[in-house]
Amino acid sequence: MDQSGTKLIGKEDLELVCKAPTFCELSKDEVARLMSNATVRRLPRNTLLFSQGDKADRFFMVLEGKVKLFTAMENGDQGVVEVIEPYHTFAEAAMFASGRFPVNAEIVEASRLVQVSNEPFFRELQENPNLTFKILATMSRRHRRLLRQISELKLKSPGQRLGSFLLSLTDAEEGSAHVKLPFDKTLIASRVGMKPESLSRAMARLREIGVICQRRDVDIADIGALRVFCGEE
Amino acid sequence: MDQSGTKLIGKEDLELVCKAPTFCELSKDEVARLMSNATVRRLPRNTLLFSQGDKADRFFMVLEGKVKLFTAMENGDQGVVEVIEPYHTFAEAAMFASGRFPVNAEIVEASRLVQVSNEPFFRELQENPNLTFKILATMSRRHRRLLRQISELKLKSPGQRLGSFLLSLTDAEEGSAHVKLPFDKTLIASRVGMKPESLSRAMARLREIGVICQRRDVDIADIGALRVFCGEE
DNA sequence: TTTTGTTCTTGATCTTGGTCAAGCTTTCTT
DNA sequence: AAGAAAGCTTGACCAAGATCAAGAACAAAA
Repeated sequence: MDQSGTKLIGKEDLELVCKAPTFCELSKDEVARLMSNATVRRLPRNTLLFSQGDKADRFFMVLEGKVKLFTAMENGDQGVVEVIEPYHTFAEAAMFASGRFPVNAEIVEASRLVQVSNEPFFRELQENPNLTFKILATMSRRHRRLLRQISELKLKSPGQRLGSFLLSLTDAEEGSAHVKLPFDKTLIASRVGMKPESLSRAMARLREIGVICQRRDVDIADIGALRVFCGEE
Repeated sequence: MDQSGTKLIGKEDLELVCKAPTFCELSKDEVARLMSNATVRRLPRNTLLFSQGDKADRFFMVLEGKVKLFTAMENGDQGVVEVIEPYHTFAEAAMFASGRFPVNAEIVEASRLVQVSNEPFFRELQENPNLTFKILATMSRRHRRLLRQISELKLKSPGQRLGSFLLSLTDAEEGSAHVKLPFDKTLIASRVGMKPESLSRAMARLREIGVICQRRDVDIADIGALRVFCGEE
């Protein structure tokens, strides 16, 4: 694996790590110990960070950029399971069972990642119930997201899933809203489980209920109407 | 919640618990402590064990029978996420994040369940890194299963998913095989993400590649052929 | 056995997502 | 600015799942 652009984590980045949901509530000392030999890597777009089956002897946290986790078929089709955004950790779970990554990871947007090795991590875990509970909580939240995704895949149409995805981008509960698509349409298509062509058509169909998409800008005229369309509430 | 048929866990059942993947490697003492106020409940088919959103202050292990975890829509449609079989624990993850169950649980086949409350569990977790690692490993394995399920839902057709499901029922790697469906077709349909009618048709289509299903017995003439059909290898 | 109810299959029709192919836009190179 | 490449949309066609409705096979109960 390419090591250029890799250096030990600095003070400023350590501060950032402390604020991540997985590590907040830990003392600065504890985080520092955990991160004693952690490195920060700058990686350009399209870099393959790891492959399914690789030895999982480390985990990551995104400082800047975006990383997609996906599985692939021989024919090149990809199923994107998750897109990790800044301040979130990923691949912690892999270290506990088989010790192999269950998915591939690729940089979607030029990123800075913190890479933490397993030894200091396990060491700290042994004697710090506080950290343990944070990790359990983080895994549990991710677990919940995956469950939600499975039930959407089984119970909703691709069109409805696209709608739900759009809804997840805004905090607004009713009325109108404007959202910006967080990544390109090909990636969104894979994320909600369809082909790019189908995404186009689904988007066109949404226009009838007041969802207008131009480029990466989406206007939702009536959130309630979209909710109904998606089978929510 | 109905408490009839509930009693403290007995010696024989404690032995069974010790053999479960989540708890093996723990000493008998540790398990006994963990299970100090655990109860065993006998529940008939169709019982709703808990609902999505209920307070998650306990978790379960199946001794006998089967439990399905599912989400439901207003119209009654169900998406079965997992079917838990004997010697497996479930709902541990829910206790760590929101403290609410993220899915519903219903008894599919008359069951005996061990129910463990959270307090002795958390207490033991605080001071027993061994147990902690077992729990992390269990959650990690489940995590992996969910990831696999998501990628199948996104990358394979319902027909291929049915094939993969059948393949998962046998250890055989090649040649022919005979498997018994573990639960009724309606449940299988929901598990692989389709309607019962579609399952019938998908099953009929599989006949062309040597998969014959009568009642709950399935004969697979050529595992390799089925694998190819499913897009595996 | 007969009855009742559930589970499973089949048929007809409709919708919609996949596929292949072409055209269009935007962005990046040079 | 020109050209190339990538991203996005459209159209035509096909395959297959959903739906509605009816019927067959099986199991449980009387």
